[in-house]
Amino acid sequence: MSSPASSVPTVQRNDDSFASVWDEIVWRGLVHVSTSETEIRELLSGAPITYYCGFDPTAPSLHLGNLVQLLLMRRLQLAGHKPLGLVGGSTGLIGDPKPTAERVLNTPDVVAEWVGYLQGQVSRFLSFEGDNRARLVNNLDWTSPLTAIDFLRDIGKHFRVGTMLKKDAVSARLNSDAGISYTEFSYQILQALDFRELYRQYDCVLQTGGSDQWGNLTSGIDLIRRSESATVHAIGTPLITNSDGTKFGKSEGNAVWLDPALTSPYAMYQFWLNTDDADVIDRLKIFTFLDRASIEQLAEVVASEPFRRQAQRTLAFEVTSLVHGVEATESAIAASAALFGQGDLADLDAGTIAAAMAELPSAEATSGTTVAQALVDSGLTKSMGESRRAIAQGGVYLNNVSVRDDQATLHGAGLASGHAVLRRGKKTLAAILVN
RNA sequence: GGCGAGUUACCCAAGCGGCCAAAGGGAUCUGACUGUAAAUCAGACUGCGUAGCAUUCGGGGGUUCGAAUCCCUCACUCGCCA
Repeated sequence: MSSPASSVPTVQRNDDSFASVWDEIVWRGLVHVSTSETEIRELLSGAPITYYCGFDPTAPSLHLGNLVQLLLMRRLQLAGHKPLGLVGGSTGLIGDPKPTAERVLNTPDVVAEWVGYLQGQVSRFLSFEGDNRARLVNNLDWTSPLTAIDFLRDIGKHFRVGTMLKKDAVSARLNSDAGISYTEFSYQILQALDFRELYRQYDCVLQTGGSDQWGNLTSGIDLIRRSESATVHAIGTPLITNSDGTKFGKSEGNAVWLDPALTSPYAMYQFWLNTDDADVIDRLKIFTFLDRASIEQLAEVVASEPFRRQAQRTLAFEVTSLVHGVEATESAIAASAALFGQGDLADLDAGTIAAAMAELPSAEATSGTTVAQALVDSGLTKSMGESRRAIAQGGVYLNNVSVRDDQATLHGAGLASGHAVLRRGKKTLAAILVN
């Protein structure tokens, strides 16, 4: 397999061929909805403004969906503006209404712990140097001292229930069997309060977020207009979708996390490498700092020589480097080359194999263990029945050799490093340490 | 608080006493074709070494030779009326 496009990730900077950062983010497909385009364009072209984006601690890590927001924040920062990274210590305790079902409430301890993790992740994508250094805030700081009476009198009075009911997130739930609790119904007020607080404390005049957050973004704008008589703005990014209709950001049905302990650099690299031709250019625009000329050039290569998958390789290298660093990415590439290479696995030296194996989910076994059992132990299948079915369908490989007998064992399967490579289908792999 | 409707596998959704481990669609997985792509075609999709057995149709209890299907009860959701 050929080497990646480059061994140094693209420098983080905006493309000066655009008249303004607004034009660039529009070209990159980052704007789905917004308040007045002309006003935002003017605002972003002028003196530095303060803007914010919030992340709720609903899991111990951010995922690829959040990365869209982080990179938008970074692009605005590169244009000289001042980012506020908000982690929702209070909103995470309440729960943003999902379209399908009520959220399970996590304990305050757990939420507080996750806040810490998310702050660490958010800070890795922003710069904390210079005049427009990033600042981290936690909405628990101003929400927690608020009493129920103050909340209802000072904040609640500004909200009309009719307006609140019309928000997509709320009306979708009202029309579903799940219904909606008062708790989640109140969420939009809390988020509005955040915007107003940041407006007061930091003169924050722009909020960014996913377009599914649009209702919450406008709640804040309305509150600030009513209580502060000021006009502020919001940008809603599009929901990233795959052209084949499946959900973006899922691998094997699981979210692709930014935390390497939850999604390995190798798994993330593979995720991007497997991007559809139809989607890869859009992904480059959103998830990399490649300039317009470079991306347009890659688009031509996708059209003329799709089998080279150069756009996918570039995308995978760039994003994985951005999230995990170049070193981890180089390891992921080396492991990918070893595992998906044309050569016989037995020809690889122990060091190469051991390094590649370290990237994969693993399990231990003895040479007498059946392949079917090893599949279950390594998580490649969920049950013996599923293992047997997979073998019967011809979808199981031991060291790249198809396994046809569901009684087969790992006997003699250990490679130079003592590992055996178990594969299900074309690209789901596991390392088995054969004792 | 009253009345009515509903709760089926990852999602949507049939079934309304035995022929139901539960139709159909989507998602997912595998094979073929490829480029570790898409589309298409084929197969799989509760567990247990097949047959057979075990555990499933919101929870619990009951009727029956036999229940996802009937009855009671609890929980939750939706709607209308207070």
